[in-house]
Amino acid sequence: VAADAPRDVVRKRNPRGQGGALREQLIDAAARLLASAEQPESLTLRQVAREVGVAPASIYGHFADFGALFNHILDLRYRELAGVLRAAGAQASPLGRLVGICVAYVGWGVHHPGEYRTLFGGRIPPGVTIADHEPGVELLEFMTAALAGVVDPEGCMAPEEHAEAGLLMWTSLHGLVAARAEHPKIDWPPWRDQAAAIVALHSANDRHRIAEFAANVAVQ
Amino acid sequence: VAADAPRDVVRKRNPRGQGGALREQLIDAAARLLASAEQPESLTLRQVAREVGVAPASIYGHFADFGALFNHILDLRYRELAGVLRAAGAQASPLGRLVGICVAYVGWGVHHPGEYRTLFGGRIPPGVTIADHEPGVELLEFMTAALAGVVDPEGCMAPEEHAEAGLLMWTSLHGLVAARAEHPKIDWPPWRDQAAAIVALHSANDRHRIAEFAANVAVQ
DNA sequence: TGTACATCAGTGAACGCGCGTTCACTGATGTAC
DNA sequence: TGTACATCAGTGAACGCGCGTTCACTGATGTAC
Repeated sequence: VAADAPRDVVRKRNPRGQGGALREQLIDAAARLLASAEQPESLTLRQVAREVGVAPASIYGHFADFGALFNHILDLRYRELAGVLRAAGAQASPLGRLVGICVAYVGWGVHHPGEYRTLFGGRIPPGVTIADHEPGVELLEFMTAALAGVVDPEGCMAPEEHAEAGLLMWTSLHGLVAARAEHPKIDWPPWRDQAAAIVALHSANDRHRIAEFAANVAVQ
Repeated sequence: VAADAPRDVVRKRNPRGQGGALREQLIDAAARLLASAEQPESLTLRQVAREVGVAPASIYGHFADFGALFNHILDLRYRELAGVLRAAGAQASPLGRLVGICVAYVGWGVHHPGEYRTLFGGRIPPGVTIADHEPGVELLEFMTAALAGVVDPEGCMAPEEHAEAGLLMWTSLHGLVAARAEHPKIDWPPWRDQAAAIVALHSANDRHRIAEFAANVAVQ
């Protein structure tokens, strides 16, 4: 009881026609909590209610259950990441495109550890099932195509070769993000350099040439 | 109450001088539960008690608290992995040594997802703190040295370069194990091939040459 | 213009669950007299 | 040889916690007559 009620700021009930406002507040609060790195464990319904300053039961007026809210914000974050990668990949040269996508991916992961862990690290609240398409399948294809554009510009290789190479590169980038988040005590080199090094290895390009491209990629 | 007592097999109390037997049973049960992939969530004290067929309180006769039991089996698994890597690295050629260590690492991770996730994926029960040295620091050094033995046999490079290269290779191997465990829906190529490909890239060796070495590495 | 009423936005208390931990206890077994 | 007693191995019930979910409710506000 005491744990649920530390709403120092007493929330004002929304005016009549605007019950939907709480829905937005719930989404915002859940997104904020997911983003905050302070909590290594996964999001809970009661945390969200506390953050907004509302009774836990109030959530059911806007979402069928906690899983629905959770899946909703997961979907938002996934779309956000997809947009970031699309923007970063909008470049003329195939190599610029590849580096843009990969560096933006790692940068997003490093700057959004909570979201990344949830989207790609399997850190899901117990009892919740992911409704969505396995997120990242199309994202993986996006990356794979960009890699193929660099290592196989003529289109000589088999699609399976492209897929394997893309998958392998993605696991390495994923490992980079995951390891940095899970082992904060390690004295990590700059993430941009590490991402560039991975891309260089997987695209058989010179590391310093890639690093130049990588330096210009914007993140978030 | 009901959840704690489904001990269909009624355990017999140990005879007088052998109270220590329960300690071993607790360790075994905890190790078994950690290994079982059925439970994606982390180990609990009550699960262990249930598995052994004993009251939850009985654990306190043998361990100060749940964290002590948990750290104990973590330490066992870490030593086990260290032994596996040491054995796999006992080879004449530097390249054989490197491939042995890396392939054994990935193989152990793939075959022990629960243990791997706990040791390297930060999947720790809430409330438990890892007493140990950050596990894997010496393991990382071991891998780093093996990589340096291949890419820098003359010892021309700076130690920091070795460390960076080793760290990067480890993140990629880690990503391989983590991604395979976290995304079981993906149609993964054989883990041995993937591990070989990573090692080939990071050691600037031919992929198929590495694959030959990798084929001979025993796992577990 | 005043009043009854329906609706809306959200509440409060409880449910049952599993968790780690505590504390007083039980009952068998070896040992001392 | 028999009996009192200490010790040992483990128990049973309870504690307080946070969780997702339910259900009957409250109180303000707009609308209809």
